Formats: sequence, structure tokens, C-alpha cells
Amino acid sequence: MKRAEKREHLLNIATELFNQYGYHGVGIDLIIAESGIAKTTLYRHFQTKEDLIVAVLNRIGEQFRKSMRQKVDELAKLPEEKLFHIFDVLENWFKQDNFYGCPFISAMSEYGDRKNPIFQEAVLHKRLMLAYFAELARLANLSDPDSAAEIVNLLYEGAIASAKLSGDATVAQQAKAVTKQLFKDME
Amino acid sequence: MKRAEKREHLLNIATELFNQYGYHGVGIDLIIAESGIAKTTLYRHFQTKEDLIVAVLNRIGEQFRKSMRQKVDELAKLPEEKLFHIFDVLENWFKQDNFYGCPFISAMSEYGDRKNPIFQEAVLHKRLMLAYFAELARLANLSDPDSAAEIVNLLYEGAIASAKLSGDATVAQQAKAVTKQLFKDME
DNA sequence: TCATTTCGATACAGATCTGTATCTTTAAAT
DNA sequence: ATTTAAAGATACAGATCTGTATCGAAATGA
Repeated sequence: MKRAEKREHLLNIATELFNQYGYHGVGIDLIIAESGIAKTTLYRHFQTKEDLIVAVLNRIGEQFRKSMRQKVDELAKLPEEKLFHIFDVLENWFKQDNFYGCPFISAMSEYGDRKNPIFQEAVLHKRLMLAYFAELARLANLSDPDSAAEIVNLLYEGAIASAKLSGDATVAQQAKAVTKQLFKDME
Repeated sequence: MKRAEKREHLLNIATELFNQYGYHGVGIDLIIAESGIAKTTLYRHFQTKEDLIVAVLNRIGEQFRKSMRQKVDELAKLPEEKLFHIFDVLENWFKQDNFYGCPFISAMSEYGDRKNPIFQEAVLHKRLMLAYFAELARLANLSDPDSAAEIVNLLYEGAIASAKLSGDATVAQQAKAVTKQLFKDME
């Protein structure tokens, strides 16, 4: 395994463990045990545990946003409909076996200091998601796309929280239905 | 200080610390240092740290729901309007200096096993909140109060997450406006 | 007043945490 | 083939965690 591959492998393992057991709930020792990579090597790639967490969040943030864009583009026949399909993507996420809630929300819970780089990485991802919603709202020809994006964001965050709480993926379709009702005739 | 008072004092201190720094982020030693109560005494009241966390969640859940009811009742002139005023209560919560997000959401993040009593205590509170929303939806004469409650719950949870993320309390009014628009003429 | 009992302060036990130092092995390059 | 550099395994350091054991003080009851 090459150097870059080991870094990727460490990030994959760490992501899974953090998502399931939380950030404080997973120690470096568990990550190296599960990954089979030496502790020295881990600390050569990531100077501290916080650096590792930031790297994990940065990576899954990029992956999530890219995947969201792709799946929305696949689902939507018309650009105007893309905004609604984010909830179909959510629903599939909720149905996955390794859905343990939003890693960014969890990170903010455990590292609540706004100046902490972990918190800021979470804020960055959420702001990029909000910007994406505004982009889709413009494609839907909504009169106030920024305001629409914030409302969609409320339903989006609410759906994630509710799905984790109830274990019921259908909340995504509820959020979708509300979004449709709100923006059906608001061009 | 009597025995019962010490228990209350411990719960108050623990609540504040857990909310600010997270559950794994606060050790028993910090709680006893801040409260000025002996460790022996703490462990006489709460057998384990998890028991303490469950007690904290149970207590703030009861306080929160009771306070929510009282404030909604004060704000609403008509029973039909009560459903909307939950977001005014939320807004005041968001504006407080010691708002660090929802303690129950944080608890579920850190103790993600659904069988964990901590997780279950969080689920209990959220289900009681949902039942309260349904109660208010019935007061508003909505045709499908249970379904309305679930929609309100999405906006409610979304507002909490967004407020923590952005530090902006106005999301509560956005959620309120959306709720009004959705249920204005749906009696 | 004296015995009993409850409670508090402290030290400690044992586990676990992050991060480093040491030493061996492997790989690469000349 | 020999030197050099990188990487791995392991042990360890020092801090912190939860929970307990010990011992002294204070309150209570007869």
C-alpha cells in the first residue's frame, strides 16, 4: 500500500468509527487497530486527533456535496425540479445501514467552541449546502431564491434530525411534500 | 444544604457543563470541582455517569416542556394561535447566552446506540414534544393534526440545528412564517 | 454524654486517552 | 553490496477518565 493509499484508508476507517461511536468515543488506538496501520504512520499523516477529525469532515463534506449534485442531476428531468429531489437523496441516505445522523451536527455538538477548526469545518459544509439550495432555487425560477434556500434548509436539517431520532426514512418524503407545496406556484 | 438540595445543585451544574462542553467532554472531576460537592456524594446520588446524564436529560426535558407550555399559553390569545408561538419560545431560547444547541440531539450524537438509556431518554422527550405539537394542531382545528405535528416538528428541529450552526436566532421567525403559510387556511 | 451512623475530603486503583521515543525492519539508491 | 532514508512495531510517558476505599468529621438519637 502506497503512502497516499494509507492516508485514504485511515480516513475511511476513521470516518466509519467516528460516525458510529462519536468523536470522543473513538480513540486513536481503535483506529489503528481497525485499520492495521501503525500509530507512528497515523501521526505522520495527521499531527493531532483534531487534525484527523478536520480531515475526515473535509473529505466527507466534499464527497457528500459531489454525490448530492450527481444524484440530483440523475433524478431530475427538468432543472426546475432539482430542488425537490434533494429529499430523495436524503431518503436513500437515511435508509443506509451506516446512517448514524449527520457527522457535522455531531461534530458541532462535541466541539461546540465556534473558534474550533472542527466547528468551522462543519459550518463550511453547511454553508456550501445552503448555497447549493439557493442555486437550485434559482434554477426553479423562484422569485426569492436565497430566502427559499433558507426555508429548504430548515426542512433539510429537520429531516436529518428526525430521521436519526425516529429511525424512519419517510420523513424525507414529508419534507419533500412540504417543499413542493410551498414553492409550487411561487415563480 | 440538605440532601435533596445537593442533588438539585449537582444536576444544575452538570446540565450547564454538559451543554457547553458535551457529555464526553465533561468529567466527573470537573462537575465536583464546579459544584463544590464531594465525589462520594455524587456517586451516592447517581451510581454511574450515565445515570447522571439520564437524570439531567429527564430533568431538563420536564423543565423544557413545562416552560414551553407556560410561555405558549402566555403568548397566545386564541388557542388556534398556540401552534405558531412555539417558534417565539424557540427564538428566546436561541438568544440566551447559554444556548449551545439541543442537549438531546447532542446526547444522541454521543450515545448513538438506540438501546442506550441516554438515547432513549432523548427519544422520549422528542416524542412528547411531537405529541404536544399534535395537541396544539388539534386546538387549531387542523384537519389532520398528527400529520401537521410532524411537519411542524421538521421545522422545529430544523430551526434548532440552524440556530446552533449560524448563531442567528431569526431562523425561528422564518420557521414560524412557514408554519403560518402552511396552515393558515387548512382548518 | 456517648454510641451510631451518615457524610465529606482525599488518596488511590485501574483503565484509557493522546502523543512520542526507541529500536528494528524494509526499501531504495548509488 | 553498502549506505541512507523511510516506515513499522512496540513500549512508554504523562495526563485524564470512572469509580472505590479509607479515614476523619459532623450530626443524630438515646
